[in-house]
Amino acid sequence: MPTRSTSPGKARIGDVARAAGVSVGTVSKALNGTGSLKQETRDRVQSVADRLGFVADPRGRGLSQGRSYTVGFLTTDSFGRFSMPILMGAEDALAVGKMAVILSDTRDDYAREQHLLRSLHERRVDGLIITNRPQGISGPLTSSIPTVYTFDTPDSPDELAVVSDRAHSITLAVEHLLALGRTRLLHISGPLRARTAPVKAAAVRDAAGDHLVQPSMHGTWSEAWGRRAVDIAIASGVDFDGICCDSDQIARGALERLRAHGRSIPEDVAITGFGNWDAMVDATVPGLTSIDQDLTEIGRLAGTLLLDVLEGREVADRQIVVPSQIVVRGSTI
Amino acid sequence: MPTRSTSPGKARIGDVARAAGVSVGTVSKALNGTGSLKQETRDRVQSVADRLGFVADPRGRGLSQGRSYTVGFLTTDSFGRFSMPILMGAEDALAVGKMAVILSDTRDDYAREQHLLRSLHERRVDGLIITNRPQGISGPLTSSIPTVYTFDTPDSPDELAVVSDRAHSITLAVEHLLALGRTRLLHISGPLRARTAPVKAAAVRDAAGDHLVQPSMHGTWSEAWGRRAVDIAIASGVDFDGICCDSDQIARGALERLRAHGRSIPEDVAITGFGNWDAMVDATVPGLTSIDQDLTEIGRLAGTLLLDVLEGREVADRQIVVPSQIVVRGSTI
DNA sequence: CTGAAAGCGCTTACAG
DNA sequence: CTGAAAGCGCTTACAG
Repeated sequence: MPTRSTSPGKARIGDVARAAGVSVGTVSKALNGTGSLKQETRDRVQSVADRLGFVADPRGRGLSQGRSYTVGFLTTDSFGRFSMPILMGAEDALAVGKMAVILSDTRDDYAREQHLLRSLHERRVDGLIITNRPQGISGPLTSSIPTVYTFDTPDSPDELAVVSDRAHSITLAVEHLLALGRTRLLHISGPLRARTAPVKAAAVRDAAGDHLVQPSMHGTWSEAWGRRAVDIAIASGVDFDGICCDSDQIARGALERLRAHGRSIPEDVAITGFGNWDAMVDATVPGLTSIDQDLTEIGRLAGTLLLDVLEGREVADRQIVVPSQIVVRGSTI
Repeated sequence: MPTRSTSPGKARIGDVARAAGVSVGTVSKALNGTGSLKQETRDRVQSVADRLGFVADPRGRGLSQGRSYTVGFLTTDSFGRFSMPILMGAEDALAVGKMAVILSDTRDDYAREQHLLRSLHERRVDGLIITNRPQGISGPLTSSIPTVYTFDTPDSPDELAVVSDRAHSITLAVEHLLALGRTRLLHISGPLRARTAPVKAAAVRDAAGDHLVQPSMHGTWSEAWGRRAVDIAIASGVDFDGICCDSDQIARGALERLRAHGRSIPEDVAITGFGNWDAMVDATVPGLTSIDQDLTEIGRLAGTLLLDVLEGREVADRQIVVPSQIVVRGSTI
């Protein structure tokens, strides 16, 4: 006959108290490791709680402690390619603090964002993780709640943040191409108005020096732009043996167009992407070398940082930079 | 000078009561539309609550009503391509019931799934939405919580579910090709052991009849398989003028390989994908005709269905089928 | 070292 | 029509 522990969530603290022959206050202290109790009492209560499958209801717990044991996760990226891995990492980290994550997608709509923030506030979330929103979110809604920004560096250095260093990341790609002996590089970037574009362009200039044969080319984040950029470069007659792209989609478009033009990859041209998106990097022939920003780790650290702040622990760095890795595939030998 | 309403979440029900000159019980009744109160009282309390930006704390509310105002969303699809749209739809629907969604990703790991279910149970979620898990989830953990399955039809007809009709969906593609006058069709499918593969294969046979020139070809869900399937078909010397694929990735691989073989799309061969994944359908040249399963609508209906059950409303159908749409692009003229 | 009691923010029978 | 009180499941000063 199975014990009651197969039906968790049914036992109340009173049930444990009765079964252990102590008061509810004692159960609370025993399970939370607070107050002063005989070790024997703690152990006994613990074992009874385990047997009954008791876990404190976060509603009651939260009400008396002024917490909700939930955190809001706000993203603008409805497609989820960037936020999902960050979310997964954050969940992992927050679970150890018994915190649940409430996902809110703004869909890049300001009114919707305000509405969602209000909802999270009404929910009494203990903290907030915000991704893809470097301008920060002002107003009384966020200022009262511990907030960690991720992925993009927030404008203010006072904000808590876990970010990726775009400049350094793209530099990895350039240095890899140079180390391969490529000396005539092209840089195909995203929209000039994108936050990261100028940063990456400057980093490429710095790292490539004279080996960058022409200024960064700006377009959209699409494969179509990658194709067109290659057409433009070839039509202009410029000579190149390496291309560094700002996204995997751009790189894929460029790679395939180069092959259509009869250039072989990587012999004639070595090419790198950015993001290490499996649907792209594994689909091209040859596979695409790309920069992995380790989004899951970014999420994990963001969760840990938030937890530290919520538990009142000392925080060494308010802004953490997570290094990227270059993942080498056939497109660069 | 702004009113206090700019700082929501700070007012307690007692504040409203004091400001309106009534008891907290009366505030509760007024705001919830319960009990019997003079309309004038309701209005006055409401306006005071609005002014103070008061919204009932779900912790207190839930504690006294035996609810948590949260639902768990369980998925196996860590990548998020299928679950994200469903999640978005579910959130939209659940928000009207003031329910928050807690996302849990099993990463296709059974032990992890059990752990997450336990956590959700401890959280006292009011309901569960499960996606990509047709076998259902047994055990005392789910049986006690209202659960809606989505996307895949659950094995048991008693379960609440909002699903897509795969057979009918793929039939849309076949009929489209036939209507175009294509008479020699190929069907490139996913792994034979995938749940949906045999279902789709049978549906294609039924819809294409003699126009299916050879049995369905089974492989993986990748572009690589789409390319290889085309190589195999061409090498075998079979004559075809239309291809129906079970995923957009397969279709993309097939389309590009056909062009490499000198076949023009759609003149020589018309081709359809499945899923309407923007990163694929818009990236090919020409664009890829595909089947859209309307995942967001599936999520929305799942949220509504769960809300109905939780609120004790009458539910007409325990299993709802959401029809797919075919989205025509250049690959089929 | 342990327990009784107050309190967290609500809702809901029950009186009046 | 309205209010006082009990109760939801916890935690935490405070007594003893």
